[in-house]
Amino acid sequence: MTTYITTPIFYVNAQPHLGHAFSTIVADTYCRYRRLRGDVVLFQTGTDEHGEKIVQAAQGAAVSPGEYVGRISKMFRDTWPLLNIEPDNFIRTTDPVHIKTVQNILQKVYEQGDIYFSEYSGLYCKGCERFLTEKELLDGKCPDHQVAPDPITEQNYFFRMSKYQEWLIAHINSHPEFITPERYRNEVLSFLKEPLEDLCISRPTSRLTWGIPLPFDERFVTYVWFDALINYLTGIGYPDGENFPPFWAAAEHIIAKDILKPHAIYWPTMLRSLGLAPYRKLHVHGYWNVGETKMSKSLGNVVRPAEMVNEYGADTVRYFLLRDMSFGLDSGYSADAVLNRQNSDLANDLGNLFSRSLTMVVKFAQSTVPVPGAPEQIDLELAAAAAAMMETYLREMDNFSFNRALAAVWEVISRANKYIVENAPWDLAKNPDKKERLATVLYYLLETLRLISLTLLPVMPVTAAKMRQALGLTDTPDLSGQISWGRLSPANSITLPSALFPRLDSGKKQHGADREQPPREKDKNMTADEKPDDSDLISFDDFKKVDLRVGEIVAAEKIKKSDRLLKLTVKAPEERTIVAGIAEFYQPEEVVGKQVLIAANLKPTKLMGIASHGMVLAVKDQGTLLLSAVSGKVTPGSKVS
RNA sequence: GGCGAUGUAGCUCAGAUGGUUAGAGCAUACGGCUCAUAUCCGUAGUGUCCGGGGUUCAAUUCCCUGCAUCGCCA
Repeated sequence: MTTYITTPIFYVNAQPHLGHAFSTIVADTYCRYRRLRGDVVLFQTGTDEHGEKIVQAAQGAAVSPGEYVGRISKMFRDTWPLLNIEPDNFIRTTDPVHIKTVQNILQKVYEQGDIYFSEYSGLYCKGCERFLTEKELLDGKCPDHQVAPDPITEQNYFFRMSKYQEWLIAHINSHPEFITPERYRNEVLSFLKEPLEDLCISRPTSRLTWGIPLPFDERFVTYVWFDALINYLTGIGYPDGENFPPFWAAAEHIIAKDILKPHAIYWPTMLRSLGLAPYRKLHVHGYWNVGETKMSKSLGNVVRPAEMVNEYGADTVRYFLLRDMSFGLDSGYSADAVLNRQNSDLANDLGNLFSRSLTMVVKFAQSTVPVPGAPEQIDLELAAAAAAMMETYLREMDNFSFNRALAAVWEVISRANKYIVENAPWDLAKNPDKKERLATVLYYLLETLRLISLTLLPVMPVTAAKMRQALGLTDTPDLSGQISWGRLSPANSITLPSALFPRLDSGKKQHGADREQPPREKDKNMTADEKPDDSDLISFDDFKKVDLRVGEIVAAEKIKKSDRLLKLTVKAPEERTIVAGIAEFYQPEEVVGKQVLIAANLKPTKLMGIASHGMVLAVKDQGTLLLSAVSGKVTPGSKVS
């Protein structure tokens, strides 16, 4: 079988965040899973780089659109390896091959009469990049952007989307798995009950030049969505590539719910017009909410993937996101939730099971997979539980119900921990008569761990590989022949690795520690004057509040009208702007590339009208100033402690 | 305004075509074990299953209505 799995191409008006990471982790996990089941898989992600918002963002950063999209696109490309995400193809809508494909498609659709020229007048909101209806306005203003839209009359090209409405409804009805989960399918069907309007697919160059020129009218560029969706075809060699037919027939798209309409309505009708079959499946997931609200830049609660990896490691991040979200629904993200999964599921349950099992093989079986004797009822139960796990796991992975697939694995982990207590191998080891029984118990444990490691390979590739290595497994893993019981060869040599997962201190435990040492009554009643003279000492907890990191300066410029301030762009590990008072001592060009210490969690403040997110640490001595640094090159964003 | 979804233990959620003691994980308390990452195993709980009304021998589950939250559409 063949599978073609895609993430959305991400719009480069913002840096990668948790939502982008989730879509891409899902795609990578599914990709690895399908490969283990024997499929030929192509996994594509990339960046969407045209449109008005990009021009605005580039202006805000005082660089050309081309330079801007190059920088942000690279940040996406650089983020995925940190999470052990390995796409086969990273596409950019500014790639020449994509531009050519889009123009070919436009020409084709135009020639066959599905694109027409027409006049349109209405109220245009720049922020939304679209015309608004009167009813949408609040007090005459765009509800999203709080500005009054401009009345515009414009000529534009339109795609005859309405022509394919009936076909689309019929297709969705006859293909229950076309859009999943079902709630989104229903949402689309409900939307399609109303007559569809044709889709405006051009923007006049008088208003926007950062786009793909229409091949049949140079006065216009292509609307970003029409441009962007086509990436799914470009990446597999449409129209003539030999990979195109098999991969397109197997296409599955992963998206978040905010871009349902373009994918569920524009895109299938575009494909229909092109004479292509629609994609096979659209998998729609929900949002990660952070602290009761949606993630939003203005609220400052954006979670950065690279920071999560620094904090917890790639496997934990992947496991947490897949385990905690029910695919399709929204979920809440919090550091406590991650710590909870890390400590309970990963360290205590899985890590400890692994550790105790292998240790016993090392101690009681000379580090070798023992030859099992005749199984007893309790052994057969464990094997049956593992078989049931595998069945559920495969079914739920196919359904994109990753949380359920993982829950099934953890049931067996739990069962195996119980099996150890029930059989008490340490007692068996004391009795020479029980040698065969001990061998059987240890073998059943190792075999269960082998099956668990197979299921974890797509989700936590590093940990699963570590497990397999420790079990002495050297063959290429698969989720077909190897899922049956008893494939672990006796006499395999077992090596005990370091702990799979560390236990982390949770915020709660720190609070608990505080409670154990309530302030003494005396302290409470003391006035400031009576306090012992330790007022300039801070506790370790106070110190820990400061998020000190190494940041790498990637760009620097002078701030007009200021002799002292430089505006720095610092990577730590995400890019941020920091205004630093070092202009009297450093030229912008000499600080670029330098690594410096920064205080990363200062409240943002505005200096000369520029928001500064953090502070660069430096030393003043005898009229000179030197930037701080560590004694060697490190990964930007590394914590200082 | 229209359509739809959701509301279950402190937290996150599962569940029943209506039928005896409503579940899981985490958190909490107590007990056990010692192979193990102060881990593991066992026990103990607590719930007007959102409010109100109706159908029924019987509703948390079905129907109506109200409230709250969310989504889509206008």
